[in-house]
Amino acid sequence: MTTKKITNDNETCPAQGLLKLLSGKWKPEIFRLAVNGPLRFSSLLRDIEGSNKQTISLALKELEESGLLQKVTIKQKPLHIEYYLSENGKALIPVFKQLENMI
Amino acid sequence: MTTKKITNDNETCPAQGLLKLLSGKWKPEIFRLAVNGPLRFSSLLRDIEGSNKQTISLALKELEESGLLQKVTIKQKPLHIEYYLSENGKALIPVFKQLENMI
DNA sequence: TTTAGTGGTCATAAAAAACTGACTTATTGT
DNA sequence: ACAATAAGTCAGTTTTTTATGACCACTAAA
Repeated sequence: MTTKKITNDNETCPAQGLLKLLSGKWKPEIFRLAVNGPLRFSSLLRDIEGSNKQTISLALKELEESGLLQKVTIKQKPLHIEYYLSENGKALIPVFKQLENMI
Repeated sequence: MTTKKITNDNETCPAQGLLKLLSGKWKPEIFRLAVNGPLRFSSLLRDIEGSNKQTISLALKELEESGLLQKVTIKQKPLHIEYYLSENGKALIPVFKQLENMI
């Protein structure tokens, strides 16, 4: 009767991983904004009061790495980079909506 | 054309509040375990490897304060305290399940 | 009255996350 | 060649979370 111990590594809680992707000071906010259209670094920085370059930059990178956002570089006049919701990201929208409706 | 700024206080992202309730090292795990039945402090401490009194204690308190868990004191032999999912907590189960199925 | 079990708290230390300001790279326009 | 704009990075500091170990309260049995 060896009860399997719960650890941080074996990740017994399947929701934990996904929750982790959205944990971080501005990630839920960034995700929500991304639902309404592509995002740009400088706009986020402007619109989210109290945010800072470092944190927004890291959040965008992590959201991209986790596959929720997609980064698109547009070689234009002063160089544009846009972040779109990926397919995986879009799949999360209904869950997100459900969370919103819970309050 | 005064664009409303997004701040931490005005909480423009409705999902953020709820996500916050489940953010913290062992909260998703504790919630998941609570779905399967009442929890006890010492059992959690035993079963969750790498956890510690302080963190479990705080997590339970915060989950209770946020209304997801309900604390029940049973004045028995060596004193028992159980944590049950509250009605609000139960309402969260489907969202949680959806999160689990996304992986 | 000492001991054991359960359920914690408290002060402090260590680790992780977020903030700050200076600096960097890339591109186009002058 | 130089300035302007966008999108960052980097080193260092502050703040927030977690972890550790000592200690406390309650109950009941020996």
